[in-house]
Amino acid sequence: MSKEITSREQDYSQWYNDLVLKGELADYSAVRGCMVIKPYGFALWENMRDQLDRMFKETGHRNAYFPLFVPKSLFEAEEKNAEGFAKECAVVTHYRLKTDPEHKGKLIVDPEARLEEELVVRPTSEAIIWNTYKGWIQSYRDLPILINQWANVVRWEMRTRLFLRTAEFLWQEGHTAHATKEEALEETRKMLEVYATFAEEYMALPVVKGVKSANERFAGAEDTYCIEALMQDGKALQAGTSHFLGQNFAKAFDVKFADKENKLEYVWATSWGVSTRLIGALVMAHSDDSGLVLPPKIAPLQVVLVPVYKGPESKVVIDERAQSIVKELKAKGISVKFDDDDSTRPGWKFAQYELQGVPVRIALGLRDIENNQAEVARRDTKEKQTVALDGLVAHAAALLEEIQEAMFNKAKAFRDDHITRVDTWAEFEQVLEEKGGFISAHWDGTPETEEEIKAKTKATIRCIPLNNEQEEGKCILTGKPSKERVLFAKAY
RNA sequence: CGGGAAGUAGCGCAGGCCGGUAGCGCACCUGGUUUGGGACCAGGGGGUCGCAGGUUCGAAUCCUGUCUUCCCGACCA
Repeated sequence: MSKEITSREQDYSQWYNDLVLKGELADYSAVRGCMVIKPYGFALWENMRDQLDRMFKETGHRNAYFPLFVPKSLFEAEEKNAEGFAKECAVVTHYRLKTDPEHKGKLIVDPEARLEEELVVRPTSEAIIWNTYKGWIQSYRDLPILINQWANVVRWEMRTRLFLRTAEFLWQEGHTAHATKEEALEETRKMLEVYATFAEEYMALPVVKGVKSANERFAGAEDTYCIEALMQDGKALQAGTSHFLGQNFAKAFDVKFADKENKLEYVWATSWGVSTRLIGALVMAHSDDSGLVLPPKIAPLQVVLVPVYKGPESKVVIDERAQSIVKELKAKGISVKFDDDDSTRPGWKFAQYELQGVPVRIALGLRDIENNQAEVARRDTKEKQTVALDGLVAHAAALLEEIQEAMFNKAKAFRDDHITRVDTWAEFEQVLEEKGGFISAHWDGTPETEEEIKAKTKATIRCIPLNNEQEEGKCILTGKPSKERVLFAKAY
């Protein structure tokens, strides 16, 4: 069959591509670096999005929408931010096409329709949003502003990979404005917590919360907080970021407010985001050589019910029993599909739903009904067991919870096992080469040393963990004094 | 953007060097038999050979350009 999946051992990159394509999450498109998210993949994103959206609303945020285009003059206002993104911006220069006088039926850009000011397709929306906030903020009574938007952004990447790095991607970006530094810092950390909770409780993805080094900081931020996850190949993946922007954007866009003493102050800002990249993280953290393994809380389909027919008269009996099981499962809020398609046989369906990572599969045949039972298989461990029909729905519900927890525990055990404390350079190189994962090591705190380590090994500082243990030590590379360990890794 | 590879039916590939009516497996359609881990028999449909030029009586095949994808690097979330 053409649904064979390359094993992780054979070719990890190809394994990942196979899962995304054959698991029907996404497809390539006619546009360089851009992908089509297919219905199954989009359903996964919708589940993630809906949960995050609830969490944003619970923490007081509201959704809004800002334009896709940013006038170049606005884009360049915050210098560091503009510089940071300049190399990967798509730019609109014209507003009209016309028929090509030389080639009938072809279109050309109308040279007379050049825009007076070029429009940058947003790689992120700070510029257009802070230009807008300027008009919304006069006094401390207007603060805080807590806004999120669900949008697409474009970053013209040299090399793209499905979900992990595409030229266009979907994300959410929160942009908040505050009267005090403390409040903005609190917001930055609060949203990091939201991300960490979401990753761990819903995606079953253990993360390290931390702060970025200067080299890895968001362009235009004072501090970038992040959650870092570990993939099965030992590479780290930044799963979400929350930025404390200080007054940088307020100064760039001249956004001031009158405080209670009627003194004019610049506004304090944060921004935070996660993207469809999380889907890539999900795939690489949990899946196996048979296909996707999805956590029940965000799986598009939690349970699939596969009938095993034997002759046409059995269909009536099995379907009736199956429909009542489906009804009961739905009543419990469990998403379920009864796959009574008679053009494929059970074995084919089993393989297909394994490939697509459906957490629980129930097989129901005449033999089962006679014995008042069903076969229940869990995707994460592939274990099968026979369960009495009377307790089937309760069993399935409990099993979903158990799978969610088991997936997290498994990923966490792997992650914890791949944080290696290292005190010599030789060991550093060896662990990086042979074991991978995070390396906890001392660093002298300078960007130069980080650069040099990156040039030598490709490893970067993923983060300085929050609540990091303070410990005297010597920099792994330079031997200079250090007060704490940081986490190094090769990263996506 | 540099180095390598690829693009022929929905998927996986052969054909290409040496130009002459486009093939195989799976999938698909019809009918039948089936159904507890990717079923079987019979019949059938489907392709401007990525796209655009050029050479030629004739191009999937030769030449030029271009687009898309993969792998490795540089850059980056």
